[in-house]
Amino acid sequence: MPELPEVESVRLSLLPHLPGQVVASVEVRHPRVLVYPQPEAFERQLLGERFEQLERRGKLLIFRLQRHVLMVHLGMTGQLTCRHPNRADRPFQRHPVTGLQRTLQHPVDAHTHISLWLENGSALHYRDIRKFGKWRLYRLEESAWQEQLQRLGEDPLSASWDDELFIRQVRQSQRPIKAILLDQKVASGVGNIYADEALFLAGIRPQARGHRLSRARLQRLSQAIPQVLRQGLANGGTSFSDYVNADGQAGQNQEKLWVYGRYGQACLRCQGVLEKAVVAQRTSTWCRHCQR
DNA sequence: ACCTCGACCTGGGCGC
DNA sequence: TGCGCCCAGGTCGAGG
Repeated sequence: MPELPEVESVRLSLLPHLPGQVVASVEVRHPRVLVYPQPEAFERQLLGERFEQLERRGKLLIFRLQRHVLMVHLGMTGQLTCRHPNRADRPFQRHPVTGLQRTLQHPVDAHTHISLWLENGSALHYRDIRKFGKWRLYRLEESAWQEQLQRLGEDPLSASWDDELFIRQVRQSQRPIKAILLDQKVASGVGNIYADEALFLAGIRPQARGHRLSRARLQRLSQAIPQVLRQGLANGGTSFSDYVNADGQAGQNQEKLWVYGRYGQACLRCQGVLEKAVVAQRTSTWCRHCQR
């Protein structure tokens, strides 16, 4: 599901609800895979903690608490939503045409693995159908959480996103450009959707090898990356089935995509048929005419 | 250093 | 209606 624009949309929609709130109780229903440390310690450490800042780096949400740092990765189908005590719960429902899951706020169901109940009566629910998400709680003084962040490359929406650094990293690799874009050490936050979109805008085919691309073309790509991410964010993220923000709302960006998910359809620029190729073990959609 | 594959999971859509 | 197969916004580790 969630790439940078979706994670950032979640962050922004959590901001009015979370900072200042204190954790009153913690329920971890689906242990192991999801949380670190083990549920007993996880619950004990979170109890009574107060949310302060909420940050993001790439696809990682970083909750700053008084004595801990909580890092959440939404995996493919993670949904982080706020529940208000005065609002009615409605189960998730699939839209018959779009397939989108929608609900303003939901009761705990079989896929709701973690709930944080807050002292003001609201709650933070984590729902994740495929359970690829990760919650990691660290004490502030642990170095492990900073090491996690150091393993991530530059965030394309940060002020320090640097064309020159990006171009250098790409040109010293022989991998296909699509694989380089998906590498979180190069551009943290880019995933399959926005990689395909950026490559289309820059006119580069996904199979092209990094070291063979000219500086001029990579300059275009380096600028296309923040461009597609900003557009995604402006549209509240891309929702195909599961993605919703903290208020349970789906995004609109799926209606604005040039290529992703449009295999077999007409290219919006040249009317040619969009092709599908597997690059770096991921499906890529691209236009043979517009991308060389 | 890079590739490919499989693993981790569940559910929707499709063809038969 | 049902079954089997393929696919999906991600990442990690093993083995070549």
